[in-house]
Amino acid sequence: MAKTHLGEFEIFVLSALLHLGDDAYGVTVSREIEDRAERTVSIAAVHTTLLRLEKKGFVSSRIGEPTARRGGRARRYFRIEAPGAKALAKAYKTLESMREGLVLP
Amino acid sequence: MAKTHLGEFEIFVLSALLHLGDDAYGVTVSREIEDRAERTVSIAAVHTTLLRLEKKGFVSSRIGEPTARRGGRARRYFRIEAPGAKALAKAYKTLESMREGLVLP
DNA sequence: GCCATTTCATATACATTGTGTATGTAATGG
DNA sequence: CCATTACATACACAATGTATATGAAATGGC
Repeated sequence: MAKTHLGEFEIFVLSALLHLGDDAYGVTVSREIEDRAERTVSIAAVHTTLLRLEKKGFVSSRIGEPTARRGGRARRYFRIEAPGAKALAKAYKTLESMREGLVLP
Repeated sequence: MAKTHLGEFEIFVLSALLHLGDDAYGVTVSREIEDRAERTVSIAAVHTTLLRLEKKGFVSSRIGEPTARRGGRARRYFRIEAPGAKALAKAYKTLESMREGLVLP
């Protein structure tokens, strides 16, 4: 059980959650990644990944209160949980030790 | 064409090639990753990944001369090519910008 | 009040990566 | 020659990555 190696996109999503704090839901997570990774990201991709991370206990979610904004279905807010943060830290650490000493173009 | 987003393991493999220089073939790549990432890695996983990277033009390979060593089928040596190095650099850069400012456990 | 428009989530499907098990090939020392 | 060593390759399946399509809910203008 718990193969739980984080994939690259999972790393992105978890990182975005940390950056966003209390304001992390599908749309904002997607934008955060787009800004930082400089590429387009579909909201659905983000959601799929978030749900998978939730199944593993790496994130939790709650349905938000309706806002005064125009549209919508209720937002689902996500938060990173301790095991998720730990896995993320480990993933970055591993990447760093793989990178160590490399001279890249 | 060229979706070419590197996955995490592909990042590992390409990094190992750079670390190993002229001595990169299945077994050494596998060991290099095991040492740095501190986990077990099957040689077959490495080979599969290397062949896929070769198809994308990220690495090249050549069959080595038979050595004086005891066993074996001829080694297949791998080398990273410019597009691979470029993709790797980009992947690391992206990861860094995702990580930037995060406080991790 | 209705509906076009906006904002968001969910479902589903398929492509790509990740990774093991099983098998094959070749060399050599005894 | 054959057991052992050192490697590669084939294949299969699981996990991740990512898009298209659809549905739900709110609101403001008419």
